[in-house]
Amino acid sequence: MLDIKFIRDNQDIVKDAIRKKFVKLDLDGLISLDDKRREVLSLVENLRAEQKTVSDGMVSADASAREELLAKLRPLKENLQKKEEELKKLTSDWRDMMVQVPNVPDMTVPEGVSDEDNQEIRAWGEKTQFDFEAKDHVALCEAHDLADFERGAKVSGFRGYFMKNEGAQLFFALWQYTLNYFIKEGYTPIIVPSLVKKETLYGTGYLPQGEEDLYQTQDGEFLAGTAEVAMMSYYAGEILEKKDLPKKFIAFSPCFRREAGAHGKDIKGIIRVHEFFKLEQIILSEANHEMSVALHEEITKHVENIMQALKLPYHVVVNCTGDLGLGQVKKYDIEAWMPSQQKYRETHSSSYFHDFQTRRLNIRYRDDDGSLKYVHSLNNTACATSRLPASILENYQEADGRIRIPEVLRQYFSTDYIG
RNA sequence: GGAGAGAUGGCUGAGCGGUUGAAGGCACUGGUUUCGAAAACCAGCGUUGGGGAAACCCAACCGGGAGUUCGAAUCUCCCUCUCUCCGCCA
Repeated sequence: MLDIKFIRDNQDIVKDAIRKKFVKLDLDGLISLDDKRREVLSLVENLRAEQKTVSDGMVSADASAREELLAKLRPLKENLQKKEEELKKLTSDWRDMMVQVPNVPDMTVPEGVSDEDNQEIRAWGEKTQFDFEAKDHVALCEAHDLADFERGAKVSGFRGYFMKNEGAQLFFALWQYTLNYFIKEGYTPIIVPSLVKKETLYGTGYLPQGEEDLYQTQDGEFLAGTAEVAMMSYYAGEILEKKDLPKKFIAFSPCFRREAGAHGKDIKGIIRVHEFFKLEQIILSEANHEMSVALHEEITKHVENIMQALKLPYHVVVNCTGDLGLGQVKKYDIEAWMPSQQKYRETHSSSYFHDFQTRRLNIRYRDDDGSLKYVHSLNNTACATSRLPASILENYQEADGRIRIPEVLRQYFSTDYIG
């Protein structure tokens, strides 16, 4: 959520953001609603002040004076109640609109409509080429009994899967390797809930817009699609110490996604599934744009370090305005090379939000001048199993059908090859 | 699942219908003292919204929501969460 003062003072900038992010929102309507809200608010406050003053006189008044005061108060109260009702409605409508106002994209973000317009900013590694007929990760999983998709569908339904044997080991190896990397970098490891209350999803900006992609329980909780949701809500309503910032977490959780808008896409394998596991980087920092930018580059670099250690060809794209989430200021996607598709596929997503999330979640810190400020937030994937293992399987296959295990992961296996 | 107790400022903890935004303590900030620090003493110290050039003024906030009342931290109802005991259980 943006500050209404900022919105009022920078209507052109916000309108531009609405246009660039393809958000449907009538900003002029919001401004005039805010005008009305302020007007009624001030009316209510004046009425309350009057009531308070008269009411204070009751303490020292005798019986007849009391009657007189009461006669004065009755119509006042009636009027106040009417205005309060009006204010309540206005405030509720105002809030509904406020949560739809998008954050403003950074100047360096290219304008565009969809992921087609994202721009590559750097690429690393040679795109893997084979002098034999290469298999996709689905065929490789089947060939070596690394996953069971048929029984996955039988037990769990469409997009269900079981990971088995070295397939299962590969997941654990990646988690362990990634976790160790981030612990060395000073991140706090943490396992967070996926079953969350809806306030957490409003706070992180996944509601109200993203409801159709979320699973909901019969008790009203939701299953989060990322550890970011629970992790960001961890400090909701709290005031942090500036000396403790930035706070860096490496958070693990199962992730659930309905993939409601993705029918027919990636229908086989583990590229697009309803349930997977993810280690996520989450950072809370002081409210400083330069620091957010520096940390954004840092969380992106961490992923690149890991991709390079795994020797996986990848590139980094800067997402265009149309491919940004409501709260995101700037986002990089890190995409791994998928030989079977002869293209890069998103494996990580690195973004920063300024105080968009923390304003909703009310996470603040006391600055040196004594004032309270909303912290800045950032997050990036650290390791998403299943997409990362799929990429490893494809890139590491050999002519004889075996799959080599990346050097840095061999410490977690008893062999160097699958098959 | 059953029974009970509770939720107050950055923390702790009083208040249980009327100048209470809220005693006391801790923490914090400034000062006195000191070569410096600690201790002691003095003073200050909530957040949010609105108005104002400013001094300052007004309103809201004692887990959340509704109600009673001229007036609610204080009374009533609902919800959430925490704790204790019993039951069940990975």
